[in-house]
Amino acid sequence: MYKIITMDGSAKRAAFTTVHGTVQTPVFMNVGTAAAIKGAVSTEDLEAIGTQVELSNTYHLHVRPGDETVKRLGGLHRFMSWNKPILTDSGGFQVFSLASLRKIKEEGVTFNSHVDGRRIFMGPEESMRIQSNLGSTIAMAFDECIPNPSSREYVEHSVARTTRWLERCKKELARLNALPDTVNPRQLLFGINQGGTYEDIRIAHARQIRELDLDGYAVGGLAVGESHEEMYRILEAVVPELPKEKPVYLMGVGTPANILEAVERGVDFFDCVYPTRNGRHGHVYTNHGKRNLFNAKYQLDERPIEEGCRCPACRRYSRAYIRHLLKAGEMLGMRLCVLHNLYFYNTMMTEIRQAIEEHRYPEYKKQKLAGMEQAQ
RNA sequence: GUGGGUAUGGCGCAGUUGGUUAGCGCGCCAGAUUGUGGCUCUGGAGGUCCAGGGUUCAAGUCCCUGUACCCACC
Repeated sequence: MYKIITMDGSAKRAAFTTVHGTVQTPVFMNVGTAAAIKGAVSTEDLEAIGTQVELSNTYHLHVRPGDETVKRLGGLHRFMSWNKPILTDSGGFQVFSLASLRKIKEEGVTFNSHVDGRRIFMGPEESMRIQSNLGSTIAMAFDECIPNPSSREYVEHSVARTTRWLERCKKELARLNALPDTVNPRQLLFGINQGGTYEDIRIAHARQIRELDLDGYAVGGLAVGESHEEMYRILEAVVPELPKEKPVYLMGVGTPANILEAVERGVDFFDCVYPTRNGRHGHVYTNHGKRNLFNAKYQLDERPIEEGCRCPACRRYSRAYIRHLLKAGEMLGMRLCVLHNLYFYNTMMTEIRQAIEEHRYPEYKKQKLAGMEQAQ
């Protein structure tokens, strides 16, 4: 159940209640593709840094260890010892990211596994079956994520197919949820809006899929080649077309600035690999901009990544030490950077929620952005 | 002590029968990365080619002397 607590302009402060607990939005979901946050981050760590939703991937878990295995072990929550909400991405993004390894047809997509090369077929029904076996809180519809720019002709063709796939997803998940041995009989389904950078296609698609009365709606196919301005333009066109009484999820986005802008345009859910991937590469987010801890200037810097930060890394370790760990290839270096980044994102979302509640979101956003643009 | 070998950026090396601004890998210094293959990619800095002398229009490359290190033998 989704309940808007208050609004500040188009920015929404809401609560989304699921069988695995209530999510306070806007929220940033922490990406753990293979049921693990990369960088040796445990579920205990996630609890310590205020994670509300963990995100895993259908395709990756199907390939390894296999969704049937996860089901036999009681589902993803039990498997990874995480009792809060989990969202599973459908495998649709892999249609895009593993483009060189796949073939698309009406029935679905054939991949060559990135692990051992074997052929894997995934269509709407397969994706739903896998996600049902995983028992995630929220299942994502199986879609085709197309790169920007793509021709109008291809986008129209692809979006029409994504809509047909969505109808099949809804039907299949309803069937699976009703089965007696289903891991999570109340699994939710979010549909995904596509349409590339064509506003009219986006809007028409949004109007079509809202008729399906899903549990939430995502905007997909953004941050895949287009400029930030185009992304914001599309959000301004599409978000008003989605049901007000349902959460909106902007998939795969993004930088702190992207999130601040998207919240202002009515988005509730986010996810992005940036805090984890950048953390593994020694890039850390702060209120004064992004730092690259590999830089030589931190060699003798005894300050924490960010002064005043309460994350597990900043409470105890210096930039100089973390830089050394990174240079030495020690896993702890990555881990500390990832923990800091996820804490930074989660904390920013807390600030965002508070600012909306207090009806000072525009000022907060302006101040936050100005701080992050400061020269180092 | 005798014989043989090696000496080129921080490290490991390539440099054709002498021929433009001496290359490569790693490292170093920076930058990219948006529903994740701990990857990958893109730039940049850095060398009086062991020292001294000689041959030549031209020497990292050929000759002489010295030095350092390596191997074998005494």
